[in-house]
Amino acid sequence: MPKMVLDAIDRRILAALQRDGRLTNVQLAEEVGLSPSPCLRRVRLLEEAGVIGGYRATLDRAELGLGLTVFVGVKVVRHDESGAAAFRGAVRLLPSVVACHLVSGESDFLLQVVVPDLAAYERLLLDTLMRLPGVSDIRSNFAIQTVKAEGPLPLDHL
Amino acid sequence: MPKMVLDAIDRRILAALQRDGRLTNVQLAEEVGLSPSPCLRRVRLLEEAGVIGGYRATLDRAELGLGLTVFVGVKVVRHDESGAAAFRGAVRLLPSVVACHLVSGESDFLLQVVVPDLAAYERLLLDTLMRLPGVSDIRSNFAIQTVKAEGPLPLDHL
DNA sequence: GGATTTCTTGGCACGGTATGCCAAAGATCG
DNA sequence: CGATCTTTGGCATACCGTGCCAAGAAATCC
Repeated sequence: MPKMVLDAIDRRILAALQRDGRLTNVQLAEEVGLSPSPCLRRVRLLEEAGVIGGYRATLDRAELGLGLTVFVGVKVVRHDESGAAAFRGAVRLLPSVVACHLVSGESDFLLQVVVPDLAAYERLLLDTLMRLPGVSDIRSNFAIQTVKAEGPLPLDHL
Repeated sequence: MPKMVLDAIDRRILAALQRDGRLTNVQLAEEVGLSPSPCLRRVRLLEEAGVIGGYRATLDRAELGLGLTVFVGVKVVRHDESGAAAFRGAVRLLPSVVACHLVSGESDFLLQVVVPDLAAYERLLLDTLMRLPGVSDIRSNFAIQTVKAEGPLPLDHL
């Protein structure tokens, strides 16, 4: 994946599509100061280069009855790459786990889990998470309030 | 916000738009087994009810030169509301902080920070994060590998 | 059980949009 | 300064979004 060179117009395009992914190409073109044709071409290039990975509708968790977000720190038994691979594969298959990162620090993995309520989390924790391969310790941090979620990526450094 | 009643077709619509937010209404209609007219109406209703909060392009962090993701645990001096409100307001204005939750457990706030490199994080940490109002302790957990990011919300519980 | 009411669907028409193509303008480099 | 390469803008066509109305299905009520 060769890193693409982005100019000021590309940055404006990305910022606009990050704000509203369903912008019409005509609207987008006007917003970035281009005519529709070259604007659409730039968007296609950004998509093909992988800068734009895709487009997603962002859903409201509360409206969907997903009232509980939990950040779960997981420690695994160390020095076992096959075990860690198994853990990653298992986590990827869990729909309730919307994010998972290998991290430095106290925990080895940091998961973001979304469930309807505490009862659902209890089931997930006891029946699934604690039984994942190689897990030695689990720490649950419940989200009490969301200050900022899924904020746009910063582009000012370009 | 009265919770909207969602049937199987609505669920399919949400799943499809979560997968590809730029789906044409015609494509979407065919995918969920409806003709375009009622399909579009349902999408509009979901938008107005707030179930669909918006549409966003998902960008590739590595391609944008945002190579470093850090999960930052922040402790504040007290849970007194004025201090916490100041902290939240300040965090919301930081572009590098893409997510921030008030959480239970060791830390009070859990932040997700996205920066180009370690030098940028050092500057953010020393010049900004440590000077935020009421901060008493900061713990940085660096993302080493992303197993799953921004996964779709689970809808099977409906 | 049947009729009425209410909600949802599907088709149609029109205005707007996406998209490929070509010429013109601009930038780059020797 | 001139040639080459890149990017832009406009145009034409096919497709799509969107509002409207009638037909169908579902629920309700007597």
